[in-house]
Amino acid sequence: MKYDHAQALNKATELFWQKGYQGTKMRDLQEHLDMRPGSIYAGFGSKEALFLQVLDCYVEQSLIKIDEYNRLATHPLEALKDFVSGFIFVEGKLENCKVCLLVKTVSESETSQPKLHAHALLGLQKIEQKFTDLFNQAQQLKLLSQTANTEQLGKWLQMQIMGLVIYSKNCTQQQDITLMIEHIFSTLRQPS
Amino acid sequence: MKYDHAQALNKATELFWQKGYQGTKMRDLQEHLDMRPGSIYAGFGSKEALFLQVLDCYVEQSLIKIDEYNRLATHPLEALKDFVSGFIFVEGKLENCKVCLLVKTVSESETSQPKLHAHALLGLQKIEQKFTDLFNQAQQLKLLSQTANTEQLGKWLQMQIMGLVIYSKNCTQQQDITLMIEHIFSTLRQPS
DNA sequence: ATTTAGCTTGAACAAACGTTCAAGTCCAGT
DNA sequence: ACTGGACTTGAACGTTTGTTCAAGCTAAAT
Repeated sequence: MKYDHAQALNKATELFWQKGYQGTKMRDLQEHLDMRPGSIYAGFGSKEALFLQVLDCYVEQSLIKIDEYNRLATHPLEALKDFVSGFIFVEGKLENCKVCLLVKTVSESETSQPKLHAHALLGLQKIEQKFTDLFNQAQQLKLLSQTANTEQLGKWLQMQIMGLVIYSKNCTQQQDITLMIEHIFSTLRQPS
Repeated sequence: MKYDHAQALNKATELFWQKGYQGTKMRDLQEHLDMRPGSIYAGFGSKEALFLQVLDCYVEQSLIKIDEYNRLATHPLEALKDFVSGFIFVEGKLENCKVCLLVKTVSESETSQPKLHAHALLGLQKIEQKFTDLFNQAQQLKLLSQTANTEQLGKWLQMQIMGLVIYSKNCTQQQDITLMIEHIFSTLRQPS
């Protein structure tokens, strides 16, 4: 039975996102992808090579999602806020939140797999750049002070999202997170 | 050769902090602790049981460190700021920063080891409570608005630290992080 | 229909992993 | 000095893991 490469990659992304790199075993993948070992290796190379492709896939999906939010929103800041909220409240529920795959990878592969670590950092930088782009748009729309440093804002938002998704694992009150998101975005208009 | 239990636990903490739970193999521990398998199992029970003790050890060390900062600082907010800075800039260097062991554990054991996950969350809650305690002190010292919600501030600071340590892995400019820390603490005095 | 190249299957491999347990060592009590 | 209990050692165990490769399958070309 011939498999669909893109579909397999998406399914692998789901699984690695759920279990992390080390926690995902080849036998898990075989089951989740409904593929046998030789096929996985023929199609993707190795566990590590597959994971690098998964990271790329994840980043691309994230950038596409941000663009979608930007298309639907009234303005870029609202898009960013919707993106963050959608990331935390999956299907409206706090308990569905999953730690960002890139963050998970950075943390997990800090010392053990330099290649994965570096690749995840690159992914994070791309997403941060997308944030900065949207802040630039917002600035042109006079939604932000003309003197605000949009790069700094991009970094700040990235850092906040990182904190939010981890913190969400230790939080049962949706209200707490909602307040934090409100606070983050309400203070963005004031340059530091 | 008789080993020192507390010293072994501290060394195990170092190693698990560096490599994470799954990344740390028993053979790593044997080497790092200079102990043989049977001794480790006799003294600590199992890899998992040892790790739970390590989490406790890490939390205790963190609480003690916050108390030390509080003793040396002019006031509680300075103590918290020094704690954060000391956590990020280890020996004054950004590149020495390590992801908090509790955060690492929460991320890594999200789906695979519920017991470790829950234990790490408990540890995070204890540290957050310490933050809230210091915010209470600061409020009594009139350093914070009397109407500020110190619990919310404790949660906020915890979330920010989580974001900061992860973000630091993707940041080579010490100035970026310093600015963020300044911003976090300068906006604490204004109730949300 | 036959052939062939490309792909898929899955048993099996070597290495890695957490753990056990018999033998040896140490030390305190008599 | 001797004894016995507690502890340490480390070989070995059974299981898990990433990967390979021979056999089989499929589909397109002749």
